[in-house]
Amino acid sequence: MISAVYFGTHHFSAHILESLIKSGIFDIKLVITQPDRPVGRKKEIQASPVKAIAQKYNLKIEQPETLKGYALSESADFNITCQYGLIIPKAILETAKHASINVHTSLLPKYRGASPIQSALINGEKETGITIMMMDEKMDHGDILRQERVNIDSNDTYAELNEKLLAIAPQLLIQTVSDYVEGKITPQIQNHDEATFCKEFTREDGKIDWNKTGEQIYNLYRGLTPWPGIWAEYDGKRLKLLEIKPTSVHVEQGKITPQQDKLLAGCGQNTAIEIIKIQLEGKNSMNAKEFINGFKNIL
RNA sequence: CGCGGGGUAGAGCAACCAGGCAGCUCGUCGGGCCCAUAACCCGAAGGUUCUCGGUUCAAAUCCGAGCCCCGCAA
Repeated sequence: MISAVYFGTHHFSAHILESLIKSGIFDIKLVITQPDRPVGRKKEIQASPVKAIAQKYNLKIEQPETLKGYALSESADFNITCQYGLIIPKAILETAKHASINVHTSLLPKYRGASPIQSALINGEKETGITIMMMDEKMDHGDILRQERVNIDSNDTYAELNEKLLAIAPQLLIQTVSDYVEGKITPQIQNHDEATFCKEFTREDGKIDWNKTGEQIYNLYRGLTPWPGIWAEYDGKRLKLLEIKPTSVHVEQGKITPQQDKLLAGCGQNTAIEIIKIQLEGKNSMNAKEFINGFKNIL
């Protein structure tokens, strides 16, 4: 058995954790995840997905507000991290007997940071991948152990790309750790000159700039859907575009135009998108036809 | 008590502010037109206006309480 302390918070990470457990070759001695946070309109306290998995398998859990100056109650052969969301100090990285290893959802050194999947989509990348790497004190900066590529289909959204990465990541991680233990891997230094960075997105990042082309806006949609989503100002209210696709029809820029049963919106350089599902602030989501029926007077 | 929008026919909305026959775009059903149609024409059905109470000759509309949905914020 390989012992490990696991650091993680979000869904992708929870899936990785469960895969490690199910592999039967890891002894997860401790799970570190972010504190329970208030979520939703009612501010209900909610546990992270990783915590939910840890509880399911009765693992030991700790949820420090910060790891700065924090001392782990357990140490292990490996520290394994994935989408933890907080900085892990060098002092803690060094508690691992073998190594501290991170699972990152891009082909490092590209897309270091908090939103590699979203950013790859927004930038219209044709491929991305999983990187298994050594951790050091700088974010996503350590030596690379293994990488595996996946193609990005032109219509992939965050959900699909996330699934593709999830389909290969657990096995790659498990195999890499096993090979590392057996001394089969030579860590490769990243080419730091080629590093690019991406930050965490907020709802503000989803505001549509109609000067951008239909393709650019579609890419933004692909990266930011379902969260935080893309939206436009309309009639003084927030109008979420829940589902869109590119179209070759030309309509007036920045204006939402009904055409038959379809809703079109003009973008930069004489391009356009078709809006399939939409939601106005205060309203439930509706499809284009419903929106046209109800709001044609003010379109 | 964090801020804000909303609940009206199967769907999406209007009418509410300023009380007086509940309407529009669709959908459904029937008929017509057509080589044909999701197009066009004619007609019909379909409502406890979220719930409870109050004011009034009269409440979708005004007042009070409650339930539910949603946008922001966190």
